[in-house]
Amino acid sequence: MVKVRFAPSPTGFLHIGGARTALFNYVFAKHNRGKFVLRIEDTDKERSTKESEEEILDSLRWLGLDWDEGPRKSADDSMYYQTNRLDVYKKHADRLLAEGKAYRCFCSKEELDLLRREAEAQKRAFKYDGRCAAIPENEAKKRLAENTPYTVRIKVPRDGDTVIEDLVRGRVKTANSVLDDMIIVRADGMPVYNFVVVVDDADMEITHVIRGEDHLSNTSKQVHIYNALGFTPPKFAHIPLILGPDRSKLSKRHGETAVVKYRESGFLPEALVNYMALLGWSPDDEETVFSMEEMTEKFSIERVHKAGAMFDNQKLLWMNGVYIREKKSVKELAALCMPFFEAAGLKNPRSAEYFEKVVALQQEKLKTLAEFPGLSAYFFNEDAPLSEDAKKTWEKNAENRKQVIEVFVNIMKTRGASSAAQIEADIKADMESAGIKPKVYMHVIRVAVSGSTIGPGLFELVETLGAEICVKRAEKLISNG
RNA sequence: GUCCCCAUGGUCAAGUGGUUAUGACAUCGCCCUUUCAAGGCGGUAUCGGGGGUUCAAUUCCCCCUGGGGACGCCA
Repeated sequence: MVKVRFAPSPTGFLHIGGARTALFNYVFAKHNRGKFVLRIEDTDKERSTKESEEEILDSLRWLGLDWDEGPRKSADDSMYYQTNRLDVYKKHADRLLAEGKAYRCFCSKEELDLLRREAEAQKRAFKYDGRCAAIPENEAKKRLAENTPYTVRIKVPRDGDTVIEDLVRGRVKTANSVLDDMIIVRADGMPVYNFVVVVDDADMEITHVIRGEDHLSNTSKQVHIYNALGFTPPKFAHIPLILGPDRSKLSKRHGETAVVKYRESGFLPEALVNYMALLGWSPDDEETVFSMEEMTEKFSIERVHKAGAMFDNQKLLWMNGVYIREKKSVKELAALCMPFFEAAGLKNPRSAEYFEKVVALQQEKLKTLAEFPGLSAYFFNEDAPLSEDAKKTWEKNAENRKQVIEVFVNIMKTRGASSAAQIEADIKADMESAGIKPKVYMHVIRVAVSGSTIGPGLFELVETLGAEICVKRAEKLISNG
């Protein structure tokens, strides 16, 4: 059975790159009726936090990337945290040591830094020379007895090539001569990523490792760990990176890349998922708007693109608008808008139905949920002060505005604002007899009742606001000159 | 610097040994229209360069160039 995993380290937020990797893993697993495992790689004690773990889990849930195995999925989920498996890693490390496939390295950080700087000065690639492998056994024992700190390094063959058959990239060959004996256990006894990832993937029987291309050069190193441990490597698929506007790997310096930030900015998870799907993958038809279920059906690694993809906010914005417009339930959309409405400090003095009516009126205009309060404030506030554009419109119609308002107010007072159709009929009739053109009165009324030049259809706008508030705003405006 | 990966419009992608090189976003124009959107129609715009292979290369091979990634007791 296909089994894949997403293995974030809880040292920060779930960012777009990680989310996209999780998405590809998820749909690959679902497509193959396999399992999607979540594993927390917390071997970096310094930077791992519980808060960031919670946030990662939240982000994944929000995106709809629920995991089959992992944290919160069973009574005992300790095996999905690497810090709970230290004894397992130690056992394997000791075994490698005993078998002579690894050795203790007594070089201090300082010494290594020095070597690294020397290499840099000579413009060569730093490569650990394996000097500690040559330490005689009794000498090593002596240092051990003296409690000299040491790391454990794995022996990597000096000759030959390491070949990876990558599902996305094909055959990737690396000369072993460029590899060095890497550290698998730190001086404090904590194993390092390259080691634990191999042990865990093997233990969990992961069949396919789908991860970012930034791991490609690590992979040949990991292959040697698999070999030393006697494990069969899984299949690898290195997916292209997501790039910032400068075409370098998307990171914090490109601005907000955390999934939660997109949520807070009013994006819908289905829009974000759909957009991310298109970054490095395409369906075999020309569809661009599709659900996760459709993606699951169609997904295959063969159709993963090789080149990195720049993250295009404009397209995401467009896609988000598509999903907002597709919402069939106004109630649902209203509930989604509400947090943004409240965050903007607005209050709804009327009924829930009124709120929903406004949402329905704005639905087609929204690119993000966060735009809702800005576009809709005049529906909820007592006053509707004129925007700059509205002032211009008001001034431009200085000649006719007084008359327009009189006619309009008269209609409101005598016949009310019961329905958009009725309002339209009344206004058209009366304005025509007053000899005022639609282009004139439409704009003047809109500005007077909403303070804005943009908004829903005028008659729906008036109907929704109601006669009372329209009259109040119009009279106040005209009395102010 | 060394190693690895990559290269189709501004962006994301499709594509084939012979095509008017396709779609989406963006952009421009027109239409619709009471505003803004949405929608409709149309336009501009792409195979990085050089060598091969071939009757024929955007497609296959090599080189160059360009971009990216990795070179941690981070993951």
